[in-house]
Amino acid sequence: MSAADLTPATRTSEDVRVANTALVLRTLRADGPSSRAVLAASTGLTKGTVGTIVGRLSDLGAVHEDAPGVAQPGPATRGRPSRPVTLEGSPLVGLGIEVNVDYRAAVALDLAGATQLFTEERGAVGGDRVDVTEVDAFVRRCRRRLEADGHRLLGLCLAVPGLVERDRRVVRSAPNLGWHDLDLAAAVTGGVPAGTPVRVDNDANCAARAEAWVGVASGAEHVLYVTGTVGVGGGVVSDGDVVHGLRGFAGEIGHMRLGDSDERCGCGRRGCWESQVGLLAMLRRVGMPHEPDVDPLLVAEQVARRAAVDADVRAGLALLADDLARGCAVLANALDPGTIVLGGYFATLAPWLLPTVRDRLARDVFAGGCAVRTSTLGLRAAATGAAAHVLSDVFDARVPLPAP
Amino acid sequence: MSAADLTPATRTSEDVRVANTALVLRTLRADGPSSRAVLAASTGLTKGTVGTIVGRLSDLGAVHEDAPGVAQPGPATRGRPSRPVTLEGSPLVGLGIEVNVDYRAAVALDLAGATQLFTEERGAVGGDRVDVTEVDAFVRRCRRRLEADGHRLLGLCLAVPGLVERDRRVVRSAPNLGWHDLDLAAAVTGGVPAGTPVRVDNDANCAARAEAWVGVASGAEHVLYVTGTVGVGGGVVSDGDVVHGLRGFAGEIGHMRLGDSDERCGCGRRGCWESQVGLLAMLRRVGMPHEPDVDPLLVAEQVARRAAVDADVRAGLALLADDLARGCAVLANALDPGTIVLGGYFATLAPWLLPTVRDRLARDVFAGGCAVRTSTLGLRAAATGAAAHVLSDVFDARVPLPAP
DNA sequence: TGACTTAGTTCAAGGGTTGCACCAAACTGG
DNA sequence: CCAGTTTGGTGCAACCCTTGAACTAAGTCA
Repeated sequence: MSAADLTPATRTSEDVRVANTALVLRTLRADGPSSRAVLAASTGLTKGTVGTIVGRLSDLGAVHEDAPGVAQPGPATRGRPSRPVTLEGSPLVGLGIEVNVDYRAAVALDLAGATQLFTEERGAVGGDRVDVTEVDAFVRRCRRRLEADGHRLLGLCLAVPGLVERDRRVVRSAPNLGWHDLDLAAAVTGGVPAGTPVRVDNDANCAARAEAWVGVASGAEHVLYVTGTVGVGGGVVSDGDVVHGLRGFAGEIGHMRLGDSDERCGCGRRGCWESQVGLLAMLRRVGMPHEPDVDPLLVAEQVARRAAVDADVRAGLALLADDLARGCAVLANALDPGTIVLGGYFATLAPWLLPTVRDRLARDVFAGGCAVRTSTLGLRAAATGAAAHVLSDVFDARVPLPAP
Repeated sequence: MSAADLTPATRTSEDVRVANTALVLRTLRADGPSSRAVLAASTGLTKGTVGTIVGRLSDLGAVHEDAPGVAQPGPATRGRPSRPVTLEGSPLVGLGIEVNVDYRAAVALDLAGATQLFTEERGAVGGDRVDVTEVDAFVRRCRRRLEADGHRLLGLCLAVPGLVERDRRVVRSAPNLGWHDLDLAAAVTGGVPAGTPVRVDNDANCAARAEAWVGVASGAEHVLYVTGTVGVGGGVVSDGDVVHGLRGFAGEIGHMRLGDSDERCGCGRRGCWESQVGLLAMLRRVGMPHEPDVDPLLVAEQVARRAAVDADVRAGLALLADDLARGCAVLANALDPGTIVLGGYFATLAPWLLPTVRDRLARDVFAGGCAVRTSTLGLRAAATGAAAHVLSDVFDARVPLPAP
């Protein structure tokens, strides 16, 4: 029923193969190396089916079998020894690319979750608006590097700071990039092998997915991601999928009006959460000046250094933490995420924020609290999440593996 | 990946049939009566497949064909005339049952969305804790009535005021009913034909689904439902599915701490939204006494009558509306639902609440506002949503149609 | 009446899984 | 050392579902 379906609505027997192959892949990821017999038992498929599926995966290089004759450690087992199959994803990778005003990053994740590529480029391309052909060229460079290393593309996902249509292809509005109603997916499709799925998603949503996939909340099905930069953004992962909302605005938590403050926000409204916990509000609280054009994370590191020696700075951060916790608690009550991941400058200042946030969440969350973690993905969060988007499409059988 | 999967993980060719049959059903529901040829074109299936699927649906009584020879109105068409197929769901119904302390209700919805049964019983059964065998007996009575009328059960869903495990079968905690760790699904399975799917869900979540299925937000994929009784509850529908959260607490919006109020709440915390917009807070604002044991909706009707003639009451409701809107705006920013449905006593007092709520949402929601509707389902909302749960399982191919 | 057009059915072919028979490769016990 | 046992893995006929093309059905138009 989702408008973002990648596969056509009709089902054929090939979809059965795709779904069962994905099931085997999920099982291998969750349980680690397993023999065909164990796979058959834990998936519910017959031995014969597992045999053919593993055979195809092996042809693709997605799995490999341990050499025969290798004695297993542990107690002696009866019967013919098993030959475990291991998820060896490196030949197949999902490529995630973050596009920002003066920053582009690419991450390739293989099926086993390992990073096979990380590259970044700084500097603006194009004037008022980011040049799409430069993005296309970046995609082509990444593809060439991957193919030179023997990798094969499962799919491509682009993370952009803006609003994406429900078809996950068209950027409706990305003011920072100067893009409006731009079919970004079509613009870069030429740079990848024909048939490769190409998707576009919001950068904060991608970062949320990254945390739930390979980050500090790895494996969690329900995650709330809250990131602080100049603005405050977020992403909601529910049942393993990102919540987009009707128009793709879900996660615009920076403009929730929470307290009784009347502080003016950059968006023109008053009392937005962002005007209390955004970068500018933080600097005001700790009594430090705002220098535009300096990376928010560098600014936060300066503040962290000051906090280590200045009690007034720490007091300012404690007040900030209280407002941060207030918003997190509200969202935790509405969504019961189980885990909240703090990213952006919140992660940099975590030592001075976490205690207060945890205390207040334990007190104010109806479900009985909520784990709070700090992101370690840093700048590569969005690109990593975009790559994870590709992988989740494969593991959840929304996209088939390529033919051998 | 969801823990609530109803179907086994392995896929077979039968799943293909189930999925394509569901696709045909969805198309018939969305587009109305259509010929096989039109169905083939709009679903993407071949004519042959549509023929066999429609044949099976016809055997089940789920669809019927118009009598041949009935001339179609409109311009003369060339070629063999089509024989449109109509969704005639009445033989197949989903049964939803709400269980509350001194109230039980049942609703049966057929595939076409028509209500084929509504019945309610008042009065407590059991002492401190609601007697499960009485619930089972109620299920059996409903089943007998349905079968006597020639209906067949597609599935059963029970809505309870409490927390439900992720398996959608076990009630973890329903304090009002006196239930803890009760396998409610198992307790009533004996009352329905063998093989009938049985599920349990939270009542507010069910009500939210009812609004998105047959209520004022019918057809919406993204809905936020907010209901006011003594407490304040809610439900989030995203991409057509209810968001449950990690522990099933999603939607416990009554205990969000929004403003800077320190009002004590019944839950022991301070500043909860419920303590500002719950029934007791409303009565306080309009200067009317709280009489326990009177149905909140009756109380609200009294208030409505007073509001019509008393400006002070209207002023109190205006203040309430402001706080109601504040919470709705926060949630709309986080989830971008597109539509908010107000239920419970909020619906009763809608004439005095809606203008303020709409104004404030238009101002405070980043996505550019949010439609606000008032529920018309009243007491039968939860049971209707439970029945809709069964139907959505069929239309989304999570549950197969029975064999003829 | 006959050509044309559109609706619907029939049927061989192909892809996928199942379940069972069968082969393979170890250990156990005498 | 060799048969017996146990467990891992493959091969194959049967079954289910969709596809696509050929074919039948039932109207309109000239």
